[in-house]
Amino acid sequence: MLDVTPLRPPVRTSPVPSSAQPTRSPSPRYGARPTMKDVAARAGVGLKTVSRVVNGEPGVTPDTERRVQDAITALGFRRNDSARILRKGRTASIGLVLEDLADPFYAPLNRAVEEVARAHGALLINGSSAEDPERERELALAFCARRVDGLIVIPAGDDHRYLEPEIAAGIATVFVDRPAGRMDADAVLSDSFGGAREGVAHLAAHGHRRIGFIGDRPRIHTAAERLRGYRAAMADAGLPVDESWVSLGPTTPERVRAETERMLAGPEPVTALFTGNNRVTATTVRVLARVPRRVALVGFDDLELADLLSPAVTVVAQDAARLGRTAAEQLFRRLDGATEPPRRVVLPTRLITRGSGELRPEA
Amino acid sequence: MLDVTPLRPPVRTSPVPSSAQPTRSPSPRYGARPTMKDVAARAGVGLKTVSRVVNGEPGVTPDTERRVQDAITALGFRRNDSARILRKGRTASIGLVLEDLADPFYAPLNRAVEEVARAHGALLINGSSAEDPERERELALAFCARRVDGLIVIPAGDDHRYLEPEIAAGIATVFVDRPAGRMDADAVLSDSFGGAREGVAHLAAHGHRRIGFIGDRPRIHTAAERLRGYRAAMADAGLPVDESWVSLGPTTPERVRAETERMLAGPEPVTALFTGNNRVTATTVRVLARVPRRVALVGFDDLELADLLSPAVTVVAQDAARLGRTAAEQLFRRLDGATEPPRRVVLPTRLITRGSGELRPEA
DNA sequence: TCCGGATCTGACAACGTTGTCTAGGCTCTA
DNA sequence: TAGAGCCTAGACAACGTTGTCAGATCCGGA
Repeated sequence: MLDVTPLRPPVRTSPVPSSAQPTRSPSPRYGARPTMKDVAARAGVGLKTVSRVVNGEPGVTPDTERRVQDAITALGFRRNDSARILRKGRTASIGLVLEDLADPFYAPLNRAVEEVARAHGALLINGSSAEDPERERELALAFCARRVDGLIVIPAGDDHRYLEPEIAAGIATVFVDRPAGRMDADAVLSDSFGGAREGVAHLAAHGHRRIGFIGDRPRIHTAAERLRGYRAAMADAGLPVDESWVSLGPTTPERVRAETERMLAGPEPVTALFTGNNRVTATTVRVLARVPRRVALVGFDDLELADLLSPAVTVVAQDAARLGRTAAEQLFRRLDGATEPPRRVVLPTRLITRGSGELRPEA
Repeated sequence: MLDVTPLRPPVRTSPVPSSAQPTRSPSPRYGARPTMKDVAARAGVGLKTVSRVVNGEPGVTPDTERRVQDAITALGFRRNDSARILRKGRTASIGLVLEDLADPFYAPLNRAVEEVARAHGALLINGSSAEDPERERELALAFCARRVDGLIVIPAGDDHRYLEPEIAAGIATVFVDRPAGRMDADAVLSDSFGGAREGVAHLAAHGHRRIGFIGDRPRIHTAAERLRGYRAAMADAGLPVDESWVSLGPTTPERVRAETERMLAGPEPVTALFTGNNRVTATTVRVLARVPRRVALVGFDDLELADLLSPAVTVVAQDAARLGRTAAEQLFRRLDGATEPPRRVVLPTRLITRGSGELRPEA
């Protein structure tokens, strides 16, 4: 568990900046911060009056206010939000647990959540689960211990009942990208099923009959949904699915490379591939670039520069920023008091045709 | 300013999960969380004993401990870290101010900082300055008000003296990617000057004499350094610089597109371009893709899929993750008590030749 | 039987802020 | 001029935790 236990004593980076030291007469202990009490003493007013000035509350004469402001500046006072939070019970911060802060798909989602939080005056605490359920849980509960007002979670695990007490205690929670496991809660998702179905149908419409699917591990909801979309599209087109064309598993370059090569080998290779997310697509594109044969490709998730490859990569794009924004807005709606039953929002995907998906099977 | 003022009353997402309600006899107010006091009452022990159990402190008999644990589970108690933080004075959290959480360059840096923080048991609060000095300041000071133990800042502004009182008060601070303005502080940078110089020299070595430079706004330290590297390389190669080949400004696609096209027009167009960061490079690549003439290109920052374009893009790569890791490690070294004078670490860049930089000027 | 010394436990204050409540001074009106 | 009513200001408790310290209990040995 993450813990607040003091890791080490407070230390200031050494050469104390010149301007920071002087004119600190009433500051009691060196290195300690002045408090409202110190400000009050220096200004010759009561504690509460300082609080009023700091928070812009009414009922302070201009003269008094100025005396307090002067003391604040002289002492370099800055309100301690820890104390404020304890007293008020609200932290004006929300927590975001996602899979990987650095992933090009989640980073814009992160940013979108940040923007909404900012618009509501809240700070953002976030962390990467690295697709590890235990780590997701640790992070989410650490955020709860900090008493974030709300929580946005991109699930790594498939059982989120551990959050029920927290939600009951007042921490609003919204799930994004994947639904909560074994409980009912707000969720904002992309239409993985529909998107994959449309992408695969697109390949089928261009004459492909042997279409491969390479996706993430099946316990991940989006991966399962996309596979379902693949199967639906194949069925729609009246195409049989050979199970050797389907591969789910970790999205490491090694595995994806191997699977791609496997599907392209043999007497009856696939003529088209549908890749289940941005990481898989990137690796597959690399493999295909070295293959003499032209293999059609549609990928789930857009990629930067995808339009500049040759052939340019056709993708089923989801709007990561919109996912994040929608989830955050839903969260703040809850925080504002919305009490309707949990709802699931499904955002549409968009097929962007660029060339790789329009290749016809080679004769 | 960001503010903690309660935005709205606490509300739980509506249908209270079934399992969360029952067996809550001594819980005083509904919806309120149990505190150590409640646990103590239920277990029939003193407050401090609960604290000891929760924190794994010694001096509690196994029997007492079990009674407390039972009460904790029954009540669904979770320690309130806000109170703990107030009491202990340390938050076990660090703040990171960067330019844009979603930028493919900063996202890995963000993640690297997170990993180091995690290894030290600290949480990460972060925010995007959007290259706005005022917003950078707001964020940094909001983090300070939360009493983060340390701060990592990617400067947007060029005067960071506003942080001096905070640093003096004990908030360790490390700057990354760009140095602090008007003050002396730890900084971890990439070798922008050397990297740009090497990249431009590479172009010159392939016979280019008219080399353009498109970069970010000149007040941004890295942009200025890279321009300096460009001029140094040109001078090294004995090449004159026509000022129409140099363009600094916002890295919006519109401006970059216009500038690229301008430099390629006229009777004596540039035969090669050096682009100052990932955003500029991406736009320039798009423009060049539509130009019949082959123009050499070296970009600062690596791009995903850069190796798959034709020609593949030669870049001066910086290691964003290493920047973040180094900065975070330096921060925790300070938190551990290191008191040596502020130091500046400069990490090397790496020229990755892929093709676009090796094109020779067209006859 | 009594004492010294562990060992376990709890009362209490403190962290820095904000909400409540009351006191005092002022203005206005009858 | 006295009383009502408003405005400003401050004393005090409370938020939930942890550090300090002293009390209670138990043990073994004299």
